[in-house]
Amino acid sequence: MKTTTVKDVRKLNRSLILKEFYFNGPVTRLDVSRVTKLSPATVTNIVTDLLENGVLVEEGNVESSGGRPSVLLKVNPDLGYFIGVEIGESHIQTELFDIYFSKTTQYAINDLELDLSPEHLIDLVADSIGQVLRSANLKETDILGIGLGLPGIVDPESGISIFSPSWGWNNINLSELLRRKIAIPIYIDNGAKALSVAELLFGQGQGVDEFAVLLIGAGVGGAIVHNDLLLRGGSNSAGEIGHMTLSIDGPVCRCGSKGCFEAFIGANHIFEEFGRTKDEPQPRLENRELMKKIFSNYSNPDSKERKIIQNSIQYLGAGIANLINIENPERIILGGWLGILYGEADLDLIKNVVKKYALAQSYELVDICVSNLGAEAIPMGSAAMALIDFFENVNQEDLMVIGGNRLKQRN
Amino acid sequence: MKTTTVKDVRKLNRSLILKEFYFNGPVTRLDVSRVTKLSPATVTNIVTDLLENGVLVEEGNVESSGGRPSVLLKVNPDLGYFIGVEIGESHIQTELFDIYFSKTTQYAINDLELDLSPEHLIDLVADSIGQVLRSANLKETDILGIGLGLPGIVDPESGISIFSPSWGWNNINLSELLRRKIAIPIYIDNGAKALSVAELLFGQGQGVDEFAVLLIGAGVGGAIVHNDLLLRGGSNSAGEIGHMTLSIDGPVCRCGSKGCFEAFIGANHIFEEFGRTKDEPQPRLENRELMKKIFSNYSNPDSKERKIIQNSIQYLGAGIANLINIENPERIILGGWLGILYGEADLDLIKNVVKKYALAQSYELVDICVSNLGAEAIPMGSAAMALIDFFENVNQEDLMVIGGNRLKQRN
DNA sequence: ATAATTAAATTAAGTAGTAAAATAAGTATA
DNA sequence: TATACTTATTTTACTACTTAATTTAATTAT
Repeated sequence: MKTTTVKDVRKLNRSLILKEFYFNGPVTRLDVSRVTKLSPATVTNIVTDLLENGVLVEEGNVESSGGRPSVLLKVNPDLGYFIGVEIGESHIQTELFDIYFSKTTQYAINDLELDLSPEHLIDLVADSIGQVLRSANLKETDILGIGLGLPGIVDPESGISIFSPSWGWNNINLSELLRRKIAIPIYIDNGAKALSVAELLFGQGQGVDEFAVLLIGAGVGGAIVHNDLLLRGGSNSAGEIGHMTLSIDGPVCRCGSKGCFEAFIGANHIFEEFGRTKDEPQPRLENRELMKKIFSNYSNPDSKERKIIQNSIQYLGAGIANLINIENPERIILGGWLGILYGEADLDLIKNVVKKYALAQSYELVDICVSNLGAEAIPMGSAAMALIDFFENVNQEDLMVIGGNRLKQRN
Repeated sequence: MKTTTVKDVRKLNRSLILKEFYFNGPVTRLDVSRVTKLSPATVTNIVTDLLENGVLVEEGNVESSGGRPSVLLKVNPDLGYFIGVEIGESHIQTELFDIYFSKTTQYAINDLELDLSPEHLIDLVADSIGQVLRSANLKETDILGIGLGLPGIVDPESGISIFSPSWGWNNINLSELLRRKIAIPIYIDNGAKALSVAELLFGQGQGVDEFAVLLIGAGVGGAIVHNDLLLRGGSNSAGEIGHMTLSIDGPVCRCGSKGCFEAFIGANHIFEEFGRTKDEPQPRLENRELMKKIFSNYSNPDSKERKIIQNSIQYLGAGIANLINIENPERIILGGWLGILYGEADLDLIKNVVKKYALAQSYELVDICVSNLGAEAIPMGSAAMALIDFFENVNQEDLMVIGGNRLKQRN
């Protein structure tokens, strides 16, 4: 945000203070003042505002040891709920979160048909949302926002799915399609970018200035976060690391190019290599159970599986090293169901390969780790996009409609 | 910069207004108000300040066609000068710029000895600065700042050369060494990053939100600019694209790793390939004349030179494509003496190779071009680091010492 | 029980932004 | 020449930050 006026400063500081109460609450005004470096006067001023509007509530006092006891405050737990939806190549996972992001209920659709129209997809999403609302006994007005995370290139501003590799769409306004069915603010982004939001707020990205997330599953995606801000590039495709060239004369990728990162480390490659050894028909890309079975043989030193996975890790490490050389991040987070399997199988080997290919100074800084949010972090991250907007835009205007009939839509 | 207080806003707006007068001056207060979106009242307020302190001067009126005639203002051309120093693997190029960055005089040292101590290097730099001061008949107090651009990883905050590939140094505080000899504020950074500053302020990066610069010469470096800010990563090595892996089993690079970008496209590789065909001893890396001769045969369709260069362009294109996939920039600027040769030889071929390896959506957005600042843009960019600091820190405190005895040092 | 001490929260004076009204400095015209 | 019109700049009233001073609400000591 550009801050040229005092009003911009107010908005920024309100958000800063609110985040502090959210993530570290209950805390006192003076605690917040110390952490945010804002003056106690300013904290009092903004807190008064937030209290009047019901965003914060008091929660008892801190025991005094001489002196006026300080009041503990926290974000009002009854403000509302968030819904996050992961749209995968073959499944839809819908989850409901309370204000503090405890998962309250969920609904899954698996084995989506292969050629799905945008309208049909949005019907399924709307149905899923209806399902979780019913099972939690909530109304639309109880939900502060719905986030969607999907494959491909997405423009969050307009709500348009610019390009979907899974279904071959171009320029479909999914946001608009869903808005016609549901009167809740909608947030939409690429799945890897949604995942990075989950990591930033609740996972391994907390407090890390520069990090990148790898989303490895059926396909390979990524996202880069710099000072709490997602890098989007000029047209929202920054971080799309899956089709980086690792071998100029390598095998042809499903994208048409040659020697892509994804072609070496994606589910497709592993299944193909595995299939080749067993002469079975190739399994569906999202077959996580089969993949787990393959990885369970990694510990067997003479297994074919171990050799296949170790070979892929050579490329995984080289790809991570390229990302490290270009971005110089402090942390790389391995996410996605297959990314987590890789990391859990042999993180040390991954690190050693990265070390081989990365600049020494950049390798020294970076910490490579596995996501601790599990394979299901995309719905959480999607919902968290709505939480970020809540932090940034809880201002006088919006506050008046909290709990009422929010018609304001982001897209 | 974090803007939590009204004083931060003032500093930011002062810088915004000053830049507008600098790059578009002479202009009127109202022009600046329109472009910066700041209110006329604020512009008047800040301009009054800058006028009183001699940073701005009036330059006549705009002819009125009814209404009060507006006053034209510009940055005072007599505020001072800047010095930029490029420290290369085998040369030192020192240039003096007036406030508007017209090159006033220069001094070159070529064929540096191969193993140079930091102290000896700084002696040579200080001598060079003395030379340009003498030939322009200026005193140290006439210079607003000195910028140094050098190979390797540099920490601009501390002034330390963290790692120098050319001379094998680690953690040398060059800034401190030079400060002992010269009482002018010193700014220091990696050469590719300095180049990107020149492109941002005076070259092909002007007005472009997301761009990357490739510095191709004896070695290969790079820098990424995002919303007018250089991306540094966690330890100042972001953008160091030269040792990105393009072929996991490729030839060994001088860095020790295998299949590096630099090993395929750097001067070393071209000379090696060329030498192989002629059985001559390998020329020194900085032999620009020989390289120009090689490239001059590119237009000959059957020449060995054309084949060598076209082969390197395959890798150059793949490397640029990787950068594009990760960063999604709007523009890629080819710089450095060898980078300019590549671009002038066959920009169309480069673009076609990039197209082959990049995501279609990212390729569609990006514009690949050749630097128009020439092969000598690093001294300019180095000096421009001081200009940026001038924009950002011309505030009450600093203004009082302009033209006087500035002892304030950045590092 | 009252006074002193301590620490939290609030109020006050100063600075810097905006929007809107007022003023300034011209040209055009009756 | 005087009035109307235009356009640039400045002043005014209001908001939101800071630091410093004050008020508030407890504990501790006499």
